[in-house]
Order: sequence, then C-alpha cells, then structure tokens
Amino acid sequence: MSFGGEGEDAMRYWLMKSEPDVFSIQDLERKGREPWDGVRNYQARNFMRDDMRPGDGVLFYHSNAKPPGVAGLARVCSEAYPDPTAWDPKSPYYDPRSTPERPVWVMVDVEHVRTFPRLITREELAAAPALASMMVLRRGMRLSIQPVTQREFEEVCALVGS
DNA sequence: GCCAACGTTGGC
DNA sequence: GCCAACGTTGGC
Repeated sequence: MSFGGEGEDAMRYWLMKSEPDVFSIQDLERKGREPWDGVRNYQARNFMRDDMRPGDGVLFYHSNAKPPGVAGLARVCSEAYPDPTAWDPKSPYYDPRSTPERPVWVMVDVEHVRTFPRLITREELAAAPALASMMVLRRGMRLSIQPVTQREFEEVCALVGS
C-alpha cells in the first residue's frame, strides 16, 4: 500500500465483460444501474474488492458475441459489497461456501454512461497500435474484469468517432 | 460446433 | 504440494 501518494485517489479504468445474450449495454441503459453479480473468479473479485472505487470508468465489453467488442461506457457507482446470489440455492451463481455471515463473493454496482452508436469490434481494437498491449486482446485471456490504462480507455473512446 | 487456454478440483 | 482430469470461457 502506498501512503497517500499521488495515484491513491486517482480514477481508475476497467473493462468488464458481459455476454449480450445475458446482459447487454442496452439492458444497462434501460435499467440505468445494475449490481454486477455472478463474478466467481478470485482475481476479478479482488479487483472489485480492493481496487474499484465509485466513479471509475468502465469499458462495457460484449463477449461471446458476433462480433465481440466494446459496446459502450459505464461507471462504477458503489464500493464492493457481498453478492447475495452466492447464497441463493436457486441462483445459477450459487456457492454454498459463501454465507451472509462470511461472504466469499462480492459485487459492485455499475451505472450506464453511454451506449456507443456502433460496436467497437475486437478486430478494430486489435488493429489500433495504441491498444497493442490491451489485456483483453491477449490470447486466452478469460478474466471478466480487467484493468485498462487511461490511455487505452481514451483510445477506445476515440475510435468511436473515427 | 470446435477447441485452445485457462482455473479449479481432488487423489495421492 | 504436485499434477492429471475436468469444466468453462470465448474467439473463431
């Protein structure tokens, strides 16, 4: 941990994957705000729990789609808190190891910011030199919540207008 | 639908 | 603690 150094309070940027058949940017736009439940990967959980702050920028990525790509922008609008779907036996995200007393899984709330007028496809991202080291483009990268740099975030936004 | 890459599980 | 087997992710 740093000691109040520069960057401690800086806004961070993320990419969050969602399968549009399950929950799309249009769904988020309609609802305005949504709890990002169902994350069952420790690395992704730790990002939410330890590093996400309200106000952080989010690239909303449509995965498992034809084609995949960034569909719009969202914003983190809560701190991490326990994911109740983990202790609901009827939920597809049920995990009996998690209890209200000792939650294993957490989520944040995310609010809609902008639906892009067109999808910025994975192909386009891959063709942008400034995005060469973007995590989501790495082969075999399955992590559903990924940090992105401010530069990458802004570059994706810039692609919308081009 | 295929399958490579990855994370998790569980036997030992 | 190792690692093979398995289930899942997700691009293609």
